Amino acid sequence: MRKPSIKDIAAAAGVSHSTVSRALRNSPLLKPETIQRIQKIAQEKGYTASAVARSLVTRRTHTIGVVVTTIADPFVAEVVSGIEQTANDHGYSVFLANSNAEPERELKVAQSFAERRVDGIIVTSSRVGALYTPMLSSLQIPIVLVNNQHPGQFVHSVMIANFEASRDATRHLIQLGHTRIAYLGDRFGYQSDTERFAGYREALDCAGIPFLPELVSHGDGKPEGGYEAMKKLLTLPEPPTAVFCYNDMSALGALKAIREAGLRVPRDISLVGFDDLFVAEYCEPPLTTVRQPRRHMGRLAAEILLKLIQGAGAEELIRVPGELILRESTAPPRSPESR
Amino acid sequence: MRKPSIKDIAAAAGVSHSTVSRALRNSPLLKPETIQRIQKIAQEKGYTASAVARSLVTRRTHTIGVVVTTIADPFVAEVVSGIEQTANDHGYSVFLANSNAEPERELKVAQSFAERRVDGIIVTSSRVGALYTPMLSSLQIPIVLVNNQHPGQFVHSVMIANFEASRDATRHLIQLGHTRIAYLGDRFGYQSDTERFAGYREALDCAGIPFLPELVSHGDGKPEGGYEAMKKLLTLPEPPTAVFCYNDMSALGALKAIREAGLRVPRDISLVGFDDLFVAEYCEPPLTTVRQPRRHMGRLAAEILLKLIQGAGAEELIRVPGELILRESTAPPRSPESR
DNA sequence: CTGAAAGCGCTTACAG
DNA sequence: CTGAAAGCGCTTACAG
Repeated sequence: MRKPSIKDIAAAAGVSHSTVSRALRNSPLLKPETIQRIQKIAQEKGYTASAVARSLVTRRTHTIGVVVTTIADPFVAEVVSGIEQTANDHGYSVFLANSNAEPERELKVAQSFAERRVDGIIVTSSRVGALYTPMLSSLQIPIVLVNNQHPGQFVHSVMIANFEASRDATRHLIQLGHTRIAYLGDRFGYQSDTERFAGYREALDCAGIPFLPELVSHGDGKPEGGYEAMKKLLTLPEPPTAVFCYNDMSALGALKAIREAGLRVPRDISLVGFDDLFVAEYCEPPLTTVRQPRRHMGRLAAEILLKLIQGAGAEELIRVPGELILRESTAPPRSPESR
Repeated sequence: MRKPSIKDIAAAAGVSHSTVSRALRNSPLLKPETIQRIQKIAQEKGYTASAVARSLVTRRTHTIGVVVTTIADPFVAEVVSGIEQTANDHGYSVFLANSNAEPERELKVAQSFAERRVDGIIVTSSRVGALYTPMLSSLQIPIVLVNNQHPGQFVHSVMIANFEASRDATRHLIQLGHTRIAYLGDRFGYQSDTERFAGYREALDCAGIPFLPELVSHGDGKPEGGYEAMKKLLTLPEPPTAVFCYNDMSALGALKAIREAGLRVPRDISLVGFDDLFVAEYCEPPLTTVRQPRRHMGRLAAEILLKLIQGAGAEELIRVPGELILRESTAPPRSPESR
């Protein structure tokens, strides 16, 4: 049996389909009894209004598109969970699409969102490729970015306060007594790397600790790159006593390199990460790191987007503070004589 | 400026909108020149066909709904990534919805998928609540389950081969020389726990090792529960020399309990997990575990669903083999005299 | 090869 | 308070 349409309900109720439409939306134009009666019939027939037909006339799909590099990234998944939450709370459904950072896929995604007439788009943790940017903006619908890596022409975004968080994380190491503090960064020149590096420098400056270029090493944001970058730092005549890592993934690789060198964290080297991934709590030792309130950031992004969709103004850039989570990978440096 | 419709293109090209529709779909009825000409104009005007209008007439949305407990679960996220991949490859978009295991939210999700006229639904790693089940099936559209925890009336599902994988994992411990092997399970009575336990028993039976009920302890599938369950096993007069855990999360908790008891893995106790979460590779020691090909399972589920949508038949139950990943949490038991 | 017409399932001015 | 009509943007038999 076909799904009942508004006409079937109208026939069953002996009214016009306009009246059924009004009854289902609780129009104040109808008298309560009529509404009751029609709704009851609709329910009995298992009627569910078609959002597609409604969208066609209202020109609103109550749908948002979320593009991510890959939902398999736990960071991204939590942001999306926040987005979906508030979207759903407001009656919006979310289309999820993975770009896999492949240009042709990004194209397909933008195309499909355009065809589906999504009311707005959120892009999470993307580099937002050169090609991609104009394509998305040509869609002429509101777009909000979360932790975007290139300051493009997009207006609205939610970002972690990289500078402040990194400064605080580095300051934590300084307060423990470290002075030879390395920065293990990301080599791709992302905005977040630049900002985190700036926060690191700021903390050194404030403490009057000279910045030493040899204490900067670059990974790829993944364990493998962190591993290599750390190995390089370990070959220094005088290796650092503490390392502030661009992210937890890099820190994981650094941890491995330190372990393989026969050294221990935090006894020989203190380590701080960034992100507070699940694994940070369960590696050995548990990692001191900066927590990004991912779900919250997703919620904020969705709230901004919904405002924009409603035609209201919204904050252009929200900086969300990170939180330094102290665990067991940081400790005072060993005094020179105890080495 | 409003988005151009098929009529705007028709006017610009001096043809009827029917012809435009045909041109855009490369109908063999039109002569190639016409198609070319119209497509060029459409492109210039930045025309994008409306999927919502099309869906209304074709009665197909080329959309699938994916319900998950929470996308923040890395396991789920990878399955979804596989689903999205193949859906997208076939021109389908995916609606993502989190149920958070809350009945009222499950209801809303089912309702919204019904309104949006999704062509099919995939439910991942859900308990599929009592209420939920009839609701979903009343939708009268194809549904595929991935690792569902209750054998319901749903016909199509993709599941990991729990029995075989657990048997092999336990056999690995036996081959290392263990005989006092514990099973650290999940107390909620999920199908996967039952099956994994059965695999464990099978391995013991095959090896002629008597099953000892005191070597079974139940957690909650999370680190906290694994921690408590392991502590109980450690109070035994003669604790196990190896533990097969229901999943990696439980193993993480067990690891902590063992460490706190002043014992070491694998020297004092060998540990095997299940799932091969990312963290399994980076905890200390790296965890021997059963890998579930999550992305692959997502892809399979999507393929089955697409077949069903096309009206074709499909396998009712696919069992996907797990893969034992040997890392550093398992070793032969210490000989009694060396204790 | 192309157009006019009908229709998908709704919403919403416009009448009455 | 309710209905008839128009229309959202497409697809697709039916004619010609």
